[in-house]
Amino acid sequence: MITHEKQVLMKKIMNEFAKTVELFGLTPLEARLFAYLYLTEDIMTLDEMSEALGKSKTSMSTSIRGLAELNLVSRVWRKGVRKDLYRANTQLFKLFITSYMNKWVDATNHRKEGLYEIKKWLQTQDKDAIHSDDTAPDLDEKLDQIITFHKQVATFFNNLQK
Amino acid sequence: MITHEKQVLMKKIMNEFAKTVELFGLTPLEARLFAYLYLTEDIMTLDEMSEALGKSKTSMSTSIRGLAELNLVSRVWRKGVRKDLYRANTQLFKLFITSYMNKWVDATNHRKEGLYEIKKWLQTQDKDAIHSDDTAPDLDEKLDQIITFHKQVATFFNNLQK
DNA sequence: TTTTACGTACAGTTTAAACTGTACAAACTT
DNA sequence: AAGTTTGTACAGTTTAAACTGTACGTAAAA
Repeated sequence: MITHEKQVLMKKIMNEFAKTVELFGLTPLEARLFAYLYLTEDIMTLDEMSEALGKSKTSMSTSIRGLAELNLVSRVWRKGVRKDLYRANTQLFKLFITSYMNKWVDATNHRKEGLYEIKKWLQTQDKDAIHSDDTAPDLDEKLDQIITFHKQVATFFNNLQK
Repeated sequence: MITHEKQVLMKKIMNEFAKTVELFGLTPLEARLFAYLYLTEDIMTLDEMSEALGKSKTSMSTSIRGLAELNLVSRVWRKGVRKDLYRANTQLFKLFITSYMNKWVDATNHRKEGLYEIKKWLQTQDKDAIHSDDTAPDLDEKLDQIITFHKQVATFFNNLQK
């Protein structure tokens, strides 16, 4: 039997925890859902989550998939049960840091590619048109600086995972 | 004299760079503004920025203040000039990492305080009401786990700055 | 003192993110 | 095979973030 006091407490912790989880780039609902699953330690169906958080089932579906994508929850199999079951994974620190670092590395590497594209395109262009004026900064050089920055960021976050 | 080709190139780099800058928690406009200032190396007034980016002066005012807050741009003084002048700071990596880490440390410490409040409140409550049921998880314990998590995150980001 | 120029507060608008509801395909049940 | 149940696609709505425009306080200029 769950007392009223316990529910109040539960809600307090969930809301506070969820705010931190949001910092890792999760939507408000994803964050609250994870916090809820983590706190209750329950293995739940979409319908139960929907009921528990008072949000639509569609939202539960997309949220839980987002969480699973980040490896923050796991799907659980039980014979005879047709519905999808999920539970929160427990090693908070490792999970969040890892998924977050991956996001950063992916994003910055992606941008770096874009910048290399520009650099390549630049080499096909008429140099005179771009370098002819000596007051404005040399964009070629600036581009290199920015690419270097991206490398640093990617490397930085990459190293953190160890 | 700035050629058309150079402007095109400029815009390409700016847009790509700005996307990365956004990752550090800046608004789209803040990001583009910084990228622009960084690329041109200009010292500009609000009106000039507004003109250059084609956005309102109000936006420039709030954006530049945001950037200054994060120490990504600096105000420049020139005798006889009444308007505010700003330029981008140049050591990209250091600047961005530092401001970002600070944000994280602040945010997580703040949440940690909130969680301690809950813990304190918990101790004033009737223990029986909360612990009476032995099937559901012990929230007291869960709370401690989450607080530990927050400490780890704060410590983690704090250590990165060195 | 009056006038002009500048930055920003604040209310309002636009744009993007988050969330919902219906409706449907796939899989299970009978 | 027909009837249920389940998860999700997709279009639509709501909510929040981003940005604009007017209007005003402050400070320099006349």
